[in-house]
Amino acid sequence: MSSRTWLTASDYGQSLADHAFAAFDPEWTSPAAMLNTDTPHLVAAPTSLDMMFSIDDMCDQPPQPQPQFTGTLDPWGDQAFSAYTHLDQLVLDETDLDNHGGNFCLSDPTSFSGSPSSWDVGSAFNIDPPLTPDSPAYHGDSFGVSPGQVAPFSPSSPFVSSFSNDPFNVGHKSRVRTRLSGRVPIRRDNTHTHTLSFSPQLRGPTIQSPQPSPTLQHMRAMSHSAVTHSRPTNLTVSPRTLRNSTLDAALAQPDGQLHFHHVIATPFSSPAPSNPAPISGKLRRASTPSDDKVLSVGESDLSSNRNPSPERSADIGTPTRSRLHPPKQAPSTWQIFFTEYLQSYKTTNTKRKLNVSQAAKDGGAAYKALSDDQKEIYRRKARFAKEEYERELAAWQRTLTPDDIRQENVFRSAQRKAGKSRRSNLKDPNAPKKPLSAYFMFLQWIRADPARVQDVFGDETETTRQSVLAASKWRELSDAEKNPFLARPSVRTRV
DNA sequence: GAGCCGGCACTAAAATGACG
DNA sequence: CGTCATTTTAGTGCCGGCTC
Repeated sequence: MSSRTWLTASDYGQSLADHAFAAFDPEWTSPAAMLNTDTPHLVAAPTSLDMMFSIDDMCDQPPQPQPQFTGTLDPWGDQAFSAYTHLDQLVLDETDLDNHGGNFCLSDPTSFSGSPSSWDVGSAFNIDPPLTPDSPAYHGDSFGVSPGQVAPFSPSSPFVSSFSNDPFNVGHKSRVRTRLSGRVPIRRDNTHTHTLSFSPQLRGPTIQSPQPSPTLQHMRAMSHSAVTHSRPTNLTVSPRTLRNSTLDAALAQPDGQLHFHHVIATPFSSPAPSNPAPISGKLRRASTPSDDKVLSVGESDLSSNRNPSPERSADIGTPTRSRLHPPKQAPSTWQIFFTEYLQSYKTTNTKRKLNVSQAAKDGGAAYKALSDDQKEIYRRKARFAKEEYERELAAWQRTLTPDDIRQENVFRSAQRKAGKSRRSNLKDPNAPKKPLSAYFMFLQWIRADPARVQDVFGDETETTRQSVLAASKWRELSDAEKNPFLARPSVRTRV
C-alpha cells in the first residue's frame, strides 16, 4: 500500500477551505464571510455553511485509481485514443477530452460493464431554453441516468451540460448505467466465436437492457477491443441493425443461436480472401450465411468452387454485386451526433413509432444549435474514427489480390455502363506504374523545388495555367537540356 | 493515362419503420 | 431484401491544361 501523497489540511496549517476561499476573493477570509458577501454568485450559491465546498473533505478522500493507458496524451486526447490499448475501458468522462476542464479517466475496471460507448459520454449539449438548475439531466446515449429520473432528451426539452465545471451539472454521470432499450443486448466475449441465445421475442420493444446503447464508434472501437482484450464487452443493436449485420443475416444458426466470428489475423491461404475478417467497423452484413463461415487454414473464399453463389458467378460473367467488403467509411461529425440523438429521440417518443425523417429534421435543428465547443466534441470523435478507418483501409487494401481487383473492376465497369455508379476502377497498389514521359518528369522536377516553381510558374497558382507555363518552358528547352529527362529510366515499379 | 491540384458536383454514410 | 423518408459531412469523381 503506497503512502498518501495528496494534500491534507495539515499541509496548509489552516483549513484548506479557508485558504481556498481567501484565495478566491480577498474579501472572503472565511467561508462564513463568503456567505455574507454582497457579491452576486455566478455559481450555484451555498446558503449555509453545511453546503460550503470543503477542500479538506475532498483531500481526505482516498486517491482515485490512476488512468491506465499507454502512449501519450496530446491536448485533445487523440494520441491517447490511438495508443490506447484498453479502448473498451476508456471513458472520456471529462472535459480535457470530451468536455472542457475535466480529466481523462477510465472507468472502474471492476464495475464497468459497458463498451467503448463510454467515450461518447459527456457529449451532452444544451439548446435553448437556457440551462437552469432545475433542468433535467441529459439523457442521451451517454451515461446512465435512470430513465425514470430524468426527462428524455429532445430538441424541445433542455438538458444539462456534462461539462464538469457546469454548476448545473447535476449528477448524471453515474456509473450505474441503466436505461430502457428496445435493443437486443449481446454479450460478447473475446473469443473468436461468440454465442448468443436468440429468440424472436427478444426483439420486442420493451426489453430492458442494462447496457448503454452503442454508437457507431462504440461498435467500431469495441471490435478493436474485442479482438485484443479478454474482458467481456457488451453490445446492443436494434433488430434492424441486426438484420443488416453479419449477425443475423450471416450468422443465425439453426440451433437458435447466433455465432459471432471474429477472425483475427486469419492465416489466409493464397490467394487471400477479399474479405479477410470483420474485425473492424460495424458488423457488416455478409453476402450469404455460407460465406461467413470461418475458413479453415488452407481453405479460401475464392478457392471454393462448391455451390457457387451468384457473386462467384463473377468468375464466369459480369458480377452482379461487389465481392469486396472494404472497411466502412468513418462516421462524420453529424453521423455521430445523430446516432446519439436518435437514441435519445426514441426515449422521448416512446408512444409513437420512430419517424426517422422527423427525427432527422429535429436533429438537424439541434445540431445547428450546438456551439462550436460542443461540435468540437463530435469533430474529435470523427477525427479519431477517420484515423482508424484509414488504418483499416490500408490494411484491407494490402490483402487484395490482383484477381480481387480484376473482378471488382469488371463489376464497376458494368455498373458505370449501366449508369448505376460513377466509381472508377480500383488500382492495384502493387502494380507497376506506367513510366512517366520526359515532360512529366520535367514537371515533377519543377515542382520539387520552390525556386524552380517560382521561376517557371511565378505567382501563378492555378494548375491549369501552370501547365501552360510549364509546356511553354518545355518547348523552350534545347535537346541538350531535355536530355537528362529523356535519359531517365523509363520504367518505374512499386514495391 | 501518367503527374499536379483547386474547385465544383455528386454520392455514401448512419439511424429505423414501412412498404413492395 | 431493397428502397424510401431526412439530415450533414466527408469522400470521390471530374475538369482543365500540358506532352508523350
